[in-house]
Amino acid sequence: MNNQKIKNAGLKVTLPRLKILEIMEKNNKHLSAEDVYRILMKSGEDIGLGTIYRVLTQFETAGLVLRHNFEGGQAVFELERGVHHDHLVCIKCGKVEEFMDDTIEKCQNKVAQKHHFKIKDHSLVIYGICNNGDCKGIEDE
Amino acid sequence: MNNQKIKNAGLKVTLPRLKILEIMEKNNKHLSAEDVYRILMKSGEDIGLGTIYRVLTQFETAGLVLRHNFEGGQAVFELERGVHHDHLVCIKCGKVEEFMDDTIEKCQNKVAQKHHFKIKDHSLVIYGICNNGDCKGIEDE
DNA sequence: TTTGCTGCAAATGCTTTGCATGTAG
DNA sequence: CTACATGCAAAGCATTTGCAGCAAA
Repeated sequence: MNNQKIKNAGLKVTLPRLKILEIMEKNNKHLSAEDVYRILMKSGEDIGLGTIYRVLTQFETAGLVLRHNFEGGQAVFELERGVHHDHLVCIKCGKVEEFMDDTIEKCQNKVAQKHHFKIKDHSLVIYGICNNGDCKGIEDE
Repeated sequence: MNNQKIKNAGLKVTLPRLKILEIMEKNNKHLSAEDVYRILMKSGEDIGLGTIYRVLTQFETAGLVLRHNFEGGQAVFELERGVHHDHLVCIKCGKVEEFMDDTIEKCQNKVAQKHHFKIKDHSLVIYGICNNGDCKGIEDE
């Protein structure tokens, strides 16, 4: 389990690391470092923001989490589940949804090939206004 | 010409704005604010970095330039030429190429529709290693 | 003249780091 | 006991902003 994941990453098993990994697992959302910080505070844990950044960066290096730089300053992290996907981000409420489209993936490879690029990674984010809950119909600039 | 573009944006025609717009036009590249700053310094102009950020932001608002947040801190700007395209970025040499793929565009719309998102914008960046000049074959992590 | 612009430096927001102390192995 | 972790506060980096002086219209 998590204990093992952390060891495999070559890191010592400590409370902050366990807690953070736990949070990333429970919230199958996309969390910023501050989000994690707030969640930890609420559950009474006293872990510094600096540590959270450090740990999340280590987890990223170890391939345990993914970091995304959507528009608007804060990076967000999600647990790496081994299933590639891209993102839809609501510019009104911040909601993030995931999707995967084989046709798009294939086209990207073709494009890279055509331009003689050896593809390493890609980032596809669709920004829009979602139609769920609070966001429904509320639209302005 | 540029004079008019600036007026149409509701801005006064000043030397800094003219110079910056000129640079964006000459270099059909993707420039960071600092790039613009360096170019201005070299040509003897004495324009503050703050002004460059301010002007580029105003140009962005006016639709004269586009701002991209590729990985790695600095935002880059390019002249808006009215032709939509996405980007290939070389993670070794920083080279940026543009492409446009109708199939991908269409798929994105379908995806947005399926998720009940009213699409406003999207960002597709393919990161890889280009095969041109300095970059050829040079590959490491 | 009036309104808007610029340079400068200080402020900001997110993230990283140095260091002394603490703790897993 | 030793190497690595943590908390804290300070530093870093890209970008924004306040303000007094300047310039376009």
